[in-house]
Amino acid sequence: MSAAVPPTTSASPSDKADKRAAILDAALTLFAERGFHGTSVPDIAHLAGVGAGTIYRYFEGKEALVNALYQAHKGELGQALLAGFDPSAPPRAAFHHFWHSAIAFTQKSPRAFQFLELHHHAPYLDKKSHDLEGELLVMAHTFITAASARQVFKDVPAEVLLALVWGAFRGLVQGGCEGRIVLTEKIISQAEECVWEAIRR
Amino acid sequence: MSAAVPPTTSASPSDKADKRAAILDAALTLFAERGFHGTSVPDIAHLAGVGAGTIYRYFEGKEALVNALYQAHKGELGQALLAGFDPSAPPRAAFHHFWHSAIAFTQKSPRAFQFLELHHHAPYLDKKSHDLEGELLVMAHTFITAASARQVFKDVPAEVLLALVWGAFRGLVQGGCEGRIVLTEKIISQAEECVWEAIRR
DNA sequence: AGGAGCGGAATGAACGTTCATTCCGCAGGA
DNA sequence: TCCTGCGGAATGAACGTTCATTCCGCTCCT
Repeated sequence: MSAAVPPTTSASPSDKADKRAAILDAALTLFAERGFHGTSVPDIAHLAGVGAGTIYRYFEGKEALVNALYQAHKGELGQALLAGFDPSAPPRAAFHHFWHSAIAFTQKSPRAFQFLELHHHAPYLDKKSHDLEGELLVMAHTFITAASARQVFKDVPAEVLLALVWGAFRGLVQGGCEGRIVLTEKIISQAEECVWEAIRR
Repeated sequence: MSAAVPPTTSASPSDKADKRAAILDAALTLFAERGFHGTSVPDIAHLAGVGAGTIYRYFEGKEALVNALYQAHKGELGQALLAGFDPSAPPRAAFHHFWHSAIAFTQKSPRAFQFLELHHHAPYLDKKSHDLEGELLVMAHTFITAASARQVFKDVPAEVLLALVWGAFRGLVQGGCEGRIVLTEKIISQAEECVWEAIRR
């Protein structure tokens, strides 16, 4: 259980926020492990250490919960990738920054990454969730196209380069999550170099 | 709907096999689209054009059905990758053969590919299903290690190269399935070259 | 006429969700 | 300071629905 009854007699200032956070955290864990349809609301409540009905005080329903999770963590991922990104930097440096930002995100919240990858394009995600995904794609596409114009990358459509890079990244991280690969600094750098060579002219 | 009542008055020679195949085909479509827990048995029966009870004449239950699907198509994928594969061929040629075999498989049965990728490591898959997955991994690992010994690939652990290559491949094919990428011969070859450059020394 | 194979209604378990009730921290009277 | 009464958050048993699975009457083939 997450919290084994917090009997701090005196009330807490953020009791409400704590409970909402506990629910989100439990849902993240279970959705990432078993998927949306494989997770029951009572299971989430149990792991969060709250009653089943309490979840409906914070979220309209199971779908609203999964959308709140998706939007929160997709937003975080977007911020993580964007923070400190300089499109005018040399492409190799920009790629290095992207690679390490993305790895840092997956190390800090592996469950969030697994959750996001597992729930791509799911029909229970609402328009706002799908739009967030679209935004990220457009930004990446814009960057690649701009760099391609400077003859930095191979003469291959931007969508293809994007698919290869993100796919390889996912493969690496999934390997790490499943224990097939130990993601040392060295291996992360080696993989970065591999992927860079895949796309550089 | 798959078959809107086949009232071919005269019986068919392989009626039994047809029905089993219809069930497998419907299940493949729905499991690939909505996942295991997102698909109901009556839905499968409806799409297959059979009664719900009929499914239980051919399979012990929903889990047995998903395992039969997984084993059948994972086996097909293994055969497709192995057929005509020559480990003693020049590594670049062997990679070319792998790449086109894998692409051919995903073109021939995209639903099977989506299904297999969606159901990786699922807890409802039995030991035999998981062992099949392991076999493929070991074979790939063996090949990469052998080629690495000949200094063909970058000096990077075989698991990492495998994760990057298969990840990039998945990314490309998923992009194709989702309509983001049109998989022309040219693009397939370009992507092949990209991924080869990622791993070649 | 007989029997195997099939369909779909029947079944109990489990689901998401609701709601009558309980619980708890605090304001205000003594 | 202590007790009482109040308001809203939390609860979990209960609800209607849907699920996987079972079962039985019917159909068709021999």
